[in-house]
Amino acid sequence: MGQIIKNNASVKSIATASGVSAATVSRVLNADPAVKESTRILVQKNIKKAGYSLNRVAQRLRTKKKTGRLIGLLIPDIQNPFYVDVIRGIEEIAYANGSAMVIGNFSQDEDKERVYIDILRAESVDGFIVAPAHGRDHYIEELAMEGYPLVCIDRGLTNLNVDVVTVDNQEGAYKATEHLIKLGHRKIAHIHGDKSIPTTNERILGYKLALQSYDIPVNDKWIVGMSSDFESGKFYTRKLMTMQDTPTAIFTGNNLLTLGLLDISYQMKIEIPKMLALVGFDDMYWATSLNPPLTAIRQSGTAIGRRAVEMLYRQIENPEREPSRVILKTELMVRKSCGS
Amino acid sequence: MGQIIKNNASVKSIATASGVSAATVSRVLNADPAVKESTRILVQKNIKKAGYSLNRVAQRLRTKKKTGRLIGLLIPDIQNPFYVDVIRGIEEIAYANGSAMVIGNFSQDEDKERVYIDILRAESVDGFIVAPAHGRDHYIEELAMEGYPLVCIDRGLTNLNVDVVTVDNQEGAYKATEHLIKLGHRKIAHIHGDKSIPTTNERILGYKLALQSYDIPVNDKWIVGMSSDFESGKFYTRKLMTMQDTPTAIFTGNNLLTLGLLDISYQMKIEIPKMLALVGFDDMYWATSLNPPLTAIRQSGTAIGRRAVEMLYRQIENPEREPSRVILKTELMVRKSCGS
DNA sequence: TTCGGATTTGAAATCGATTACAATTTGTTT
DNA sequence: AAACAAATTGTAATCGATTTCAAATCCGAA
Repeated sequence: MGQIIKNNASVKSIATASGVSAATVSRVLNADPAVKESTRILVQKNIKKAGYSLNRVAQRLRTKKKTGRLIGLLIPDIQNPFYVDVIRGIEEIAYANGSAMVIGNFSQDEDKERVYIDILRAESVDGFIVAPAHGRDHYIEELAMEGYPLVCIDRGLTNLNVDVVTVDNQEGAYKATEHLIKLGHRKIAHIHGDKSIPTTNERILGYKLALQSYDIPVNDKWIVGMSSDFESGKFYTRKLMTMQDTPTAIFTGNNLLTLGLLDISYQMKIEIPKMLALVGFDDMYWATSLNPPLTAIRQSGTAIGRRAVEMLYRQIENPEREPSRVILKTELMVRKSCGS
Repeated sequence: MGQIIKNNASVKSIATASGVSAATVSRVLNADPAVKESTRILVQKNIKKAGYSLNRVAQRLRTKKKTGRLIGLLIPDIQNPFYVDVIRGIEEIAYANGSAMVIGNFSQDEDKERVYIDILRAESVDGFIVAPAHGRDHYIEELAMEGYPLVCIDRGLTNLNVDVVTVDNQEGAYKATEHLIKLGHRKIAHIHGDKSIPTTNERILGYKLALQSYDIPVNDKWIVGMSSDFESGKFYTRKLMTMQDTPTAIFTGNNLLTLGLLDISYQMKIEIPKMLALVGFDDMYWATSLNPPLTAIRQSGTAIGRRAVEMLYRQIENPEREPSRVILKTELMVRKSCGS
């Protein structure tokens, strides 16, 4: 107990056990075709026998070119179910390729984001998947300009052409709003998130466009919001529902805002959808567990995540490729919270 | 564009720039008191000037003793909000100490768990925080016996004395059941999770004990469950509520089961709490957004996570310490889903 | 049998830090 | 001023893999 029984197998030990040089063992490990069949088999046998497993740290130190075995993730808020889905999607593909991921959760705090970038860099991650704090994030721009493999998710960079995976936020917001309009609502409010986040503005735009398309005047009093969290959802719901002129429907800008709304609506005894119709941006796998089941704009976090890693791998393999922008579609999940 | 502008500062370059040896620079980096004040200042100036930042990969390769800078996490299910809270708690303390974390989400799949252990090992993480797939997880036992720093969360190991942070599951389940009993229920069912997970059995036991304390016969027909997920919650809720003799209250064994129940209860038009009282194990920060707000046994994932990292650090500092077992209390959050 | 090219293999440097040990400098004491 | 201890610093090996370049081996053709 307590003593260290280290597995001491190394390239060198395998080499001597096999009567070859370390170089040859390394070649076998990397499936170099220049190795003679018979020695390859011999070495592989010894690798198995010794229970050897490669030391990724040594490998990463030595190897210049990125291998994609360690992926750095920069996530604005791990408590947000959407990002959990993203992480899940990334993990799925990463695992299938033998990659591990280091996660930095920066809580939409730019300083923390920087610290994490420095840390992940110091860990020599092979590439980054980032949801930038905002569109002109200088630290992340630097990363990209250095040629560090990088894929942005959810949000892009304003000044730089990088690989991006997002969703058509504007269209999603449009569909949400349009759905409410078609149900007969004209007094539709929008609770939006942090305006420094690009998606927020795209969603606001989609909301406005929908109203305009149907000749409904945009009422600025009904466009409210500050930050993208639960508390903000509560605060602005209360604010909206205590106005003299209350809306009959609300489109919430993300899942946390939606949940905040739900909390307050219960407290205020506002029945949904009878007294207030609701469509939220972001779906959750348990959205049907809400009462009534939530009508929502679904953006598949897992799909975004999967796509992002794939792009990262491609970028690592071929650094010269032009950056591309993948825009996934959203889907309106009609359930009960809007009176369907 | 595309070219690699690497920041080439290294211990050696700082050394030559400062006119000292690499050893001295390393000493400054590690705050070795043996360095003369004046040279320390000089070196630090050059470090700043060159924008140098330490390469953790090289450091980890060279250094025998664990530094705690890279923590490996093995999580059974990242989609489960409870584990997200745990991760958040870990991250909070880890970040404050400049540590990064590598996450392996093994989906309660033992093979996947093994693969991740191998990967994290190959990455030479300084320690593990693990929620073992089950109590006699051989691979994790090995880790512990090798003296690898390790803290178990949520679940311990049956055969081995290791650092553990859990919650008093039995007591929690007891409180949940007792609450329902005190509200007048006698027909109380329990939907439990995967029985290979120790916590599941502790919670079943607590449930039974509560019934027995109040002289209510335990009805095995009302103790149902298979796995710990959403679908299982749906399946067994339907099963319970279509029996000839349906329960008037259900205690669900975890949050996913609770959400599954909620989904089906809406579908079956079972009003909560009027027709069915509900208390769930696991609270969520958005439990008040459910309609009605969920009465739940709260176990603080963040507290567990925080405590776990702290124990890991302690273990790394002092490997000889006897393992200890921390059992946190649960709290009954009385809200509306049980008729309060 | 010998030569030239293709196949295989090995020696040694390298990635960037740490550290044991030795060497040097400094300061104190007689 | 000599002698010795304490305070600083440097040299060189090391962690475990990869990679360049050269050396050794093999093969068929002349």
